[in-house]
Amino acid sequence: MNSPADLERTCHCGLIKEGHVDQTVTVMGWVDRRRDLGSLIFLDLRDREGIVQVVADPEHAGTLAKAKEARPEDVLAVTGKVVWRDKETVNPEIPTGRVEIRAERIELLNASETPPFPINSPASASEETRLHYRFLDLRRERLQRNLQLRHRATMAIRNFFDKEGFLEIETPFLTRSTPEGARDYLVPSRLYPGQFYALPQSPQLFKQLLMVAGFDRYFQIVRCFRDEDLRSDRQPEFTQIDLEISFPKIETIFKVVERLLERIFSLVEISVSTPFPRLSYPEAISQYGTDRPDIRYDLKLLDVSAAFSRSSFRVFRQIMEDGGLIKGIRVPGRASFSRKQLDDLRGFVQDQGKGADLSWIKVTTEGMKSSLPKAVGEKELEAVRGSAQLEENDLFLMLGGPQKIVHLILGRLREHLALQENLIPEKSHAFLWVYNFPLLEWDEQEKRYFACSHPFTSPLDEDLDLLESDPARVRAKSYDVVLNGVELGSGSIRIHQRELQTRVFKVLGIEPEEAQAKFGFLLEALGYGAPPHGGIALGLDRIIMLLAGERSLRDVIAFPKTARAVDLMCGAPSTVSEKQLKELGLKLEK
RNA sequence: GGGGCCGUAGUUCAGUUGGCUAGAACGCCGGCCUGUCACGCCGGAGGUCGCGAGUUCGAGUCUCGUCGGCCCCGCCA
Repeated sequence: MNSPADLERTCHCGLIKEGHVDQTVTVMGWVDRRRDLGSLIFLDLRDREGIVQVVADPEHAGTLAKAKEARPEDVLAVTGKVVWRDKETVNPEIPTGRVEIRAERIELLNASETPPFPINSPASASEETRLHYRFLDLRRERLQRNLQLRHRATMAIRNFFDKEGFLEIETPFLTRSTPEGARDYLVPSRLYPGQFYALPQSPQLFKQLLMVAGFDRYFQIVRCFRDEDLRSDRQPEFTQIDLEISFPKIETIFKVVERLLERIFSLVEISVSTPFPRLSYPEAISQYGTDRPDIRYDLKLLDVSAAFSRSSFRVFRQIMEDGGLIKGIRVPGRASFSRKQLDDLRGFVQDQGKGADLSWIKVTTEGMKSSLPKAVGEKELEAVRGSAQLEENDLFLMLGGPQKIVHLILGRLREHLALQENLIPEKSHAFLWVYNFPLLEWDEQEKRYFACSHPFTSPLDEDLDLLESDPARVRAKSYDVVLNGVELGSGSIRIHQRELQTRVFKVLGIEPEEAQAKFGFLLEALGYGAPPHGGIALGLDRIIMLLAGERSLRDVIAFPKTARAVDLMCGAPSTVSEKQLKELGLKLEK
């Protein structure tokens, strides 16, 4: 059933316009629907641009019989004249609805099996079925739209960077495994049995070396690989918009990224106001309990420790003696919450583990009520009311404990409340920068410091003196760009001096010999006139997901993997032959 | 690694306290129909109840295991 040689497509189905009226056209596409009225058959023919109605009637010999045979998802070629529809039969639902094609010839190019789920309806099949028949799911309008949007976005991105003087330069996928960071995907080497390439978690070091090489401004739309457990917003391979700039001020990078995001979001008619607000890491944590706050709504975390400094409530007093604090969230107008609602919130907090317990205060017309023990007097409640600026009908939800836990859990409670109480304004887009993350974090299990970002992040100049004496207090020249509580990208000014890089390695417990073995090429490069440089990497899939209004990365990636990293369509991963293993010098256990 | 939800015609689902010869809608197949557009009307086919054990006179339903999908925690420099 090859395409008849004399037929050539002259127009996409979805692009047939009033201007085609009286012209003879040939369209090729999939049967979306057949409406068989006996001696008159309507076929909706679909391609990526949309749908056009084809009419088969007895006046054109053969078309009726061909149309009768047509089944959903058959591929047809239709030649005919474009004609106006009668006024009464115009379909205002589709862009081509004022015209139709009166078929003179219909050819079946390829028949289709009955599809496992309807292509022409958004009614969903299970994710499992959709992924198994991904080629059919992709044929549906939603994914067609998402991937077309993705194309337009990547085109806009490349255009943007070109105009801004960036060069797109490719970096290797077969590279070397480096310590720290996520688990690597490994590729065994055939020529060097027992040795492995690693797929890049990001092109971090290569782009730094491109700066050393003098390329000055680099970008790449590049695949990255991380062998970690997945989420709806995490795939094992994902795409970054990666960029690096020589001689930058932090402002330089912020401005480029703001302009870029402004450009990308303009594709879906979202206007982005720049510059983005900025929060330092400590501000973000203390006000929102997270390093990627959703600032579309308020519900800030308020410190009311002072109100309990001499409390008769022993639990709170003890918390403060242990160096902890008491913080809470003012929920306006929710003093009306029932016992059940409050218990549910308490349950939510308890479900987070960590042994935290939620207390509440209500400001009602009959005075203050609270879940705190009776021993906590009116005076203390008034003190809370004062420091949290509670108003009548407000509910105040409180948590005491070590700083880290209070912030973590109240941060989650804040998000939970916003969702539950519908406090998130629709169609608002709250971008922000979070900056000055800690450089290092102490790992209690491994008894050593880890880089919060990566080991090439530069410390703040004014904190350099603390690097050896009090590493945990050293802040980094790092920054994240956040949208609606989603981390879109993360970057930093890098270390460009060999001495400092060696010092940081040392603090991380990477001794000079190991540093030389694993990062020798970087240290060497830094010794040959590396320019100051910095950059950022943005998650392209996540950006597209937000642009498209989707909740899962799977809906903006053509061939995604399941939550357990399986490709249900092609069946990856799979076993390989004994011969392949042997060539690689590999032997499987058991 | 841990927790939660789910798995029944092609698809989406229903299936009471264990009694089922397992239903519905859509889809599919056949017939009728010249202005439909979710066309309509008439008829029909279609099931290893994810898989495997167990309890029971009897299991879609209860128990255990297992496989798969989704969500979350840990993890993701």
